[in-house]
Amino acid sequence: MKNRRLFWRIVEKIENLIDTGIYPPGSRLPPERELAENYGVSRPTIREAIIALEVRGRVEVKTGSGIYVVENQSAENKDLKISAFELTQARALVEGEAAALAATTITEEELAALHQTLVDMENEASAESADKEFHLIISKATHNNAILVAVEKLWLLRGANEDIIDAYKGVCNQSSPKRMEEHTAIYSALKERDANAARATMHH
Amino acid sequence: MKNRRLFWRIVEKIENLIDTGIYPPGSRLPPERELAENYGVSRPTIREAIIALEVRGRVEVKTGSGIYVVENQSAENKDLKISAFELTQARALVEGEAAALAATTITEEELAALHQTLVDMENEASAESADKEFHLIISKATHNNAILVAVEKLWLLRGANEDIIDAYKGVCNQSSPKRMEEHTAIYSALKERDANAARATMHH
DNA sequence: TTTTTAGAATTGGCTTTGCCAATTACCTAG
DNA sequence: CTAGGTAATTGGCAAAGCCAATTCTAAAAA
Repeated sequence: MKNRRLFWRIVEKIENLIDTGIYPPGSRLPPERELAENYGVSRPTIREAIIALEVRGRVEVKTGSGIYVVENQSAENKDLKISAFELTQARALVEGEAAALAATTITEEELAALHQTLVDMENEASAESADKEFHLIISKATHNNAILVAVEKLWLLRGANEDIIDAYKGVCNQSSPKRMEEHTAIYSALKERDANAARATMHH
Repeated sequence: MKNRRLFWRIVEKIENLIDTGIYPPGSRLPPERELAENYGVSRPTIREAIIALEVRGRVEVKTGSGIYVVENQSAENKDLKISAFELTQARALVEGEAAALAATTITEEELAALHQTLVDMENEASAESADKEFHLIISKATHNNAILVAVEKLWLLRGANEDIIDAYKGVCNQSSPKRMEEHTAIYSALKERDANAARATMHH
């Protein structure tokens, strides 16, 4: 945890102060000379830390003026808000196509692995990870890594927004038996190599 | 383009040398003192540039040993190789669905913007960017940011692998008139709000 | 000859000092 | 009260120097 290089420890401390709101967005940090004195290091070291923060997108340096905390903490998640509905719709479309393709490309081994996740899903504790595994196996079964990447990206998005997490938590835990049924239907369609049925069932 | 701060110009130059393979992955950069002399700047400035590169994940600094070009430019894109075929197939599926959805959600403004890209595409110089713009507008027209993210991810993948870049370069430049025809067909389908036609034409 | 080891050279880590340029604050003149 | 100019503030960059970790080299030991 404690980075060997001095400037990184400074980065850590300052970033912490930003996160805790002691240096709010848009505010100006103390001048380099003052920071140097505060942290008991030299000015070049402070400069290195500031540059690291700048590359990270946390602060912005204005010559002759000061160092400012950047307004936009996480552009990626803030620029485009994604609702639970949007994510569900996107997943239905993309994974629907993935399932349809997988129906023609899936191997026996992958079918067996898929069946295993259905078994795991019965268990309350591992249901969550089994669910993800289920969808990931299907994506892999397309034997198309680009599709796999796209599906994984959508799964990542799920964790990017707390609202989405909450929404999914609510849905998933309630309809456990119904969900099992749906997943089993998808599995059956893949087993039968029925692309259209796979797509349709994946659409929930 | 020319960054005001000195160290950023150094970053740019060194990063370029890494990209062009003059500093191959795993190799050691010249010592700081030598770099300082080569670029006619002081050592602290070189250090700042190296730190910026380090935060960017391009190099790794080993105390007392040297500065090394990091092996894994982006582990994500290296771990799973993606062929041009896979990417094309994935894009056809995902963007096909996006187009189908967009056919029901696209606004007049977006249709107009889409038409503008068709005009831009006539111009040899801006054909490349117009092409990307065309697909991005359609993704946005779904009014589903999750789909937009997925499509953008696939576009990013395109630049991740040199083989794919080459493959696309060859295809795109040759069939310029044919490509225009295809894009126009997609546009017409969207204009007619015909989801099935949009999907079919997007599949090329 | 091969291996070990100790010292020298290399290289990054950090400090100190100093000056310049851009920006900002302040104070005076109108 | 405003305008303009000057001084203080603040970041940008350079030079020189010392320390610590690493690596290289060559001498010493097996």
